[in-house]
Amino acid sequence: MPRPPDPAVRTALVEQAAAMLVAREPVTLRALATRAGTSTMAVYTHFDGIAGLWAAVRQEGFGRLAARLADVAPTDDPVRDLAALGAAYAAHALTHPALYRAMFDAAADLPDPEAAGAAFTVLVDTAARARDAGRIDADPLAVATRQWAAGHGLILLVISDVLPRAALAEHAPPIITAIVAAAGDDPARCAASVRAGWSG
Amino acid sequence: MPRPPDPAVRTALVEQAAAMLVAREPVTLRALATRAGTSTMAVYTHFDGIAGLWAAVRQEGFGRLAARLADVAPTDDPVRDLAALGAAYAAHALTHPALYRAMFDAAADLPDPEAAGAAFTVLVDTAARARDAGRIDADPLAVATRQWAAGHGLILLVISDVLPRAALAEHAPPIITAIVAAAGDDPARCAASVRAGWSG
DNA sequence: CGCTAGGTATAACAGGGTTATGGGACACTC
DNA sequence: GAGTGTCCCATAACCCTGTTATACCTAGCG
Repeated sequence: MPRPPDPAVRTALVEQAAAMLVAREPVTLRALATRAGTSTMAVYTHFDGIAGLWAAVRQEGFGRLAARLADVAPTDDPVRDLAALGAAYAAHALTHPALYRAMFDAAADLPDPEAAGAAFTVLVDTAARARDAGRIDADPLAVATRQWAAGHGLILLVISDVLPRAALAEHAPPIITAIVAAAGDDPARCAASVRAGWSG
Repeated sequence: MPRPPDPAVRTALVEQAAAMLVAREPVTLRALATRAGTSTMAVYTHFDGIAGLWAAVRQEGFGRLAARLADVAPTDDPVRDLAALGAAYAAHALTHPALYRAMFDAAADLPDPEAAGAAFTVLVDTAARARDAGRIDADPLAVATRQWAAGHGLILLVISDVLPRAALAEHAPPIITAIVAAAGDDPARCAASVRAGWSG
């Protein structure tokens, strides 16, 4: 009997919020509602307030990230793939810095953590392939976590204008190489793989 | 001829703001003024608004960080010192997570960047000692930057409850070891030094 | 075809930062 | 040492934000 919620309104709100975030405009309830062609109340029926909207935006951000990482085609060199994933991850973050920041503002409580987990799983799986191929002998989960943490920190420092943009290309490959080599890979071979994967 | 601004009011405001941040209370202008025993206008005369107050708080945070790092007594093993600095840095961040977060919300524009630079300089100098001692042959600035970025990312993920607190002790030493070893140090010796430095 | 339940719009509310306004204390002048 | 001007600080209004109350009105069912 009731009128069903319009899914189009929900997606429009999330899209607009993400767009405003990218455009570096302040995401206020009224501005968002106006841009989405609706009223402020829609945010409450669909998301139960602006906190819920942020959660949906974070979810959207992790979904886009996972999609972007899934687009990285695996090769027969898993270490190269690891670096390629890092490059894709960094590209996503640098293209949408505000969205990336928002994603980690409260990344712990996502509506559907699986989506975020999917992005991370790609990393772990690639590290596992590296182990299966005999390139590394350390725990793939540990290697993936270290890659992620190090990349996250470097990206945030660049986004925050603490380090120049060039710092990413200068330091990311050496860091990836260091972690993978420490996990057991041959340093020279590892460096070559990372260089190839990072460049694309 | 005018009445000079009271420095005590200024410091009281910064201290109270930092305290409220640590106590995880929302830092509002009115609550802050009440706790500092003054009025909201004091924030404007001393800091030109709450944005300026945040800048002062960030400055305070970097000052405390620099002080804490300066307390780390150098030994004859620079790699060990590097790990000890990392441990002190992490301890500072985990003790005051909200303050650490605030520090990097806009770390690019500090009133006096030198204070923040001082904290970083300790890292660079220690890396330079490692090079002078023949432990590493890479650029000390690059090594320090990589340590910082990787540690920053790991700490933020822990603070954000994305990774468990135990992840810090699990991953920080291996990451430090990986970066320093990749810079030229002997892997086994490096691991031992880092272990010693991290434990204190 | 009417009834009803729930989404949407409008408007009032609470709390945040900022901006006027006035008083009062300090330092400088004579 | 009294006068005086300058700005620090307290009070109170303002605007904008998120939230909540209320009314409408649409969509589905008996």
